[in-house]
Amino acid sequence: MATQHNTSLVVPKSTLSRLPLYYSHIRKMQQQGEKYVSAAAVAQSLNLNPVLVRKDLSGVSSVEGKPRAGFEIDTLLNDLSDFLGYNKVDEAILVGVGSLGRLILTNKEFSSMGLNITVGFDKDPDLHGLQVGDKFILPMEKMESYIKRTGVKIGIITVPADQAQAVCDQMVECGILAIWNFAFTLLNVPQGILVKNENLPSSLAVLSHQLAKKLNNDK
Amino acid sequence: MATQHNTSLVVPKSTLSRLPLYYSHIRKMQQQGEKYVSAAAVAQSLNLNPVLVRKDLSGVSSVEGKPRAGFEIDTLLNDLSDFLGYNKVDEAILVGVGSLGRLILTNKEFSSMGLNITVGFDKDPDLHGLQVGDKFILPMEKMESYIKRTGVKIGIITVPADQAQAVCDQMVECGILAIWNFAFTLLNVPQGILVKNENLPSSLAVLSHQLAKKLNNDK
DNA sequence: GCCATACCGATAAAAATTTATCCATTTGTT
DNA sequence: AACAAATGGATAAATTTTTATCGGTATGGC
Repeated sequence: MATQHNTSLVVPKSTLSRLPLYYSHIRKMQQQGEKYVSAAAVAQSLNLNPVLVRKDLSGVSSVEGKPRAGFEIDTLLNDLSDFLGYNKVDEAILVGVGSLGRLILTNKEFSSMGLNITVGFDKDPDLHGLQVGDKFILPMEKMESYIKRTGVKIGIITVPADQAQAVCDQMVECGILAIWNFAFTLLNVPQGILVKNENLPSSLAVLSHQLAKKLNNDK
Repeated sequence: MATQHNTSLVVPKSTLSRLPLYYSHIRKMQQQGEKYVSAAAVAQSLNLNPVLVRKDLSGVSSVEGKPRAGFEIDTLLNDLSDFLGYNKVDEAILVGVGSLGRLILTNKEFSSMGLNITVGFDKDPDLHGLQVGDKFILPMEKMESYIKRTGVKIGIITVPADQAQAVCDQMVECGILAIWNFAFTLLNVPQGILVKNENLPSSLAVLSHQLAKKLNNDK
């Protein structure tokens, strides 16, 4: 039997998070006129372990790389797009049109990554009916009917931490399956609901603690 | 020999990234008048494995938790603050005063986490001399002298991806030791320089791929 | 004062992730 | 045509992170 490729192999989350970087790097090479790319070359450019990149790529590529040449860029980019879902469009709603919410709502790059944020919700009546970029802002009361009518599956939470759980509950209630949480709090969700937390304090903690340790060691 | 506590044990990065969540949760309990908290209780509230929380906490607490009661909240919060560096203030500079940069520059919460962003740099002359919040915006040319004069060690990069590496090189050149990178690109840095990447496309990839898989399995 | 309980600490086991090695294959060169 | 070099694939080892288990101890009820 031929080796299986691209057939629902289990790809670890850590791999998944590296794929967008590979994609954008290889995309750049394509634009520079390159035709082939090797895992080793990607690894070197991105400062990663070659074996790691090789393994990651072999998990998503539909064809084997050719020894001595590497992967055909066009094919590989296509496979990456497929795998990352850049080719199809997921719709999403966003709740909490503060400064962060506004930033996300107006960011055009998400659409090239297969995410189309269709509408924002906020409890502030002053915002209702306004447009941010080209997205309308609706009152919270409309969320339920909106989700149920459109069948949207992804919700983005950009409200303050103390309101996040309530928003989350409401989303789940209405049928949202995946939540991208920018509030600094862990959400309680029923089994089967996906949550991805975006967590600046955590990142900062890691960085500043490592720095402190480093300064301590060096002295 | 007595068991060592809080003595430069190796705390994994994953633990480090959970500590701020523990901190904010336990802080809330303190404000509600609680005196003691158990690892098990934290675990339940945050939906984490009890053993994991117990291990994390025992790594940072200066005292042993008491059976049946748990940890004294005041002491534990203090230890967490110490460990996370919330008690001392790190200064930082930010480069790239676009919408994201502005958001970070004006966010007041960082100061309670021990990060004081003192100034922003941008290449746009229209911004020079302006204030965002209470932070001045200076031209890029001033960066070198600023870093060298103040000895600031942390740099935040919020420029577009194609300019990030150049900014990074410049920072490192001037003596920055830790970089918080919000640009969607991996940075090449010399050995010993710390980099923490904040990477929305990666997060999105993880979330949307998991969702796709889920929808696929359910049907 | 005694006992059951809840909780911690430590050690061990398991799972996930990264890194190392070996081998086969294709390509470019001579 | 033969050979050297570069590359991916597969398997195995090492590392990191999470989860499970066991024994001990302080606490509160009786």
